Amino acid sequence: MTEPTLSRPGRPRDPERMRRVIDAASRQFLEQGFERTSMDAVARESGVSKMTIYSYFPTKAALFEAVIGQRTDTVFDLDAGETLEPRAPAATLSVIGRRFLALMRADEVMGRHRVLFAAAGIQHEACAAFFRQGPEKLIGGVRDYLDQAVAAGALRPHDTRVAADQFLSLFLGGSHIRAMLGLGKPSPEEDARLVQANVDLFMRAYGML
Amino acid sequence: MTEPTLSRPGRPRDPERMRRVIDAASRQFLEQGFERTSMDAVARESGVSKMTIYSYFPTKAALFEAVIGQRTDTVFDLDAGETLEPRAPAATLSVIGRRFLALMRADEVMGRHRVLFAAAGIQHEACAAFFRQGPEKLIGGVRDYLDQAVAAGALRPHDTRVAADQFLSLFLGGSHIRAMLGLGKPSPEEDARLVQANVDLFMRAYGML
DNA sequence: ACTTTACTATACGGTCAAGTATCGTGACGG
DNA sequence: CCGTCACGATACTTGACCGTATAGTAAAGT
Repeated sequence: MTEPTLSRPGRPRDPERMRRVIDAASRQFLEQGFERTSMDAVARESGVSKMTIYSYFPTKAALFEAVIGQRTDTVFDLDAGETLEPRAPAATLSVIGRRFLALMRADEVMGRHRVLFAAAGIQHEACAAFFRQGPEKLIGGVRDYLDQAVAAGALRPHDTRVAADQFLSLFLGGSHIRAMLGLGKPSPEEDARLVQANVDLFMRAYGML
Repeated sequence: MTEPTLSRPGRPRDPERMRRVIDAASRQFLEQGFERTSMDAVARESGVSKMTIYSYFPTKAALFEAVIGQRTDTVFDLDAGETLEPRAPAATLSVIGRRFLALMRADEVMGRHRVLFAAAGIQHEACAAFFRQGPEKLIGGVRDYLDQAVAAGALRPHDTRVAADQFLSLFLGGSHIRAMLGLGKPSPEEDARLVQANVDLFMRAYGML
């Protein structure tokens, strides 16, 4: 095994550089897509020379996969005062819904979806990794919560895997498609109403009484 | 006004050619995306020379828009025996759900979504036209049915615009994302269960009783 | 026949971008 | 201080591809 601080002769690599490259590449790829992003533009925007970039990533596709590998999953990160209380599913699902919506409205996340959809069939590995660590993980998180709520007697027993998928799906309707097409995002008020409507629907179907 | 059979001097245009061009361009654009599709490939696959293509469409983007302009909306086309009966919403929503799912599973439709998402911000007009004639029209169709069902006393009164969006959204969850990423489509049995689960959810929330 | 238009085939110009090669400089270890 | 590696700058090679130009053939009207 190579030591983490393996002292090789010569100048060591500057880890900051790779970060700058991936940052710039993220912006470019997620805004413009794979094909429309040029390595020269990444070099210019990151301030790192193209040769150095190629010393880290042998090809453009490799840089792309490194960008896709970046995760930022904040849906289940809780602020103070917000808890995933199994006994209050309506309130908790509202919190989850708001978080999920905020996630899906982020330019970076929409860009990631766009670029990966466009890469379907071409970048199979990147797509598969994204699905596992994105949608599947989120559905699993919601499912875990639903299981707790059912166990606590706050929700009717049901197939929680299906229900978790359904709950999140409700946020991917017209307003989401509209935003994905670059036709404008809904206002915060509209999104708040959407959360309310979706939680209402869900609670009517799966709530007690 | 020019007569439909305006007899101009010279050889008339062969309408079949344009159809072949759009067919070939559809396959290419919807499979590979805009950037990865070359005009030479369209010419080769359609059997129409590149010069002729450019005599119909001044630019690649124009051909792209012509392809996007093609519609095939079969959700509300009814076979014999299937009706949109306002008094039986569960059965009718199952029919609509099956149709919608069949539509969303079609390679051509998934390709269209992929390529338009990728074109967000670049091909604004094509995106806007698609949204109006695709999602918005479908939601409107479902809404019209829900209005009828509410009027017939078969569904509880509610915001039918929101509910229509919710109903269709339910089909855009994990399995749809998985398919859009090129990771494989669900089996017909899974899709049938999805329709059942979504209709159940919807009827629990909005059904009478 | 003659004109006019549609179409094919092919080659070309120009641009853009991926990846490489070269030279020079800076940083670190021994 | 010297070898080694990291990095910048820049020019270059190579190929793809959009859009056009040219020359010739096919099909229609007059």
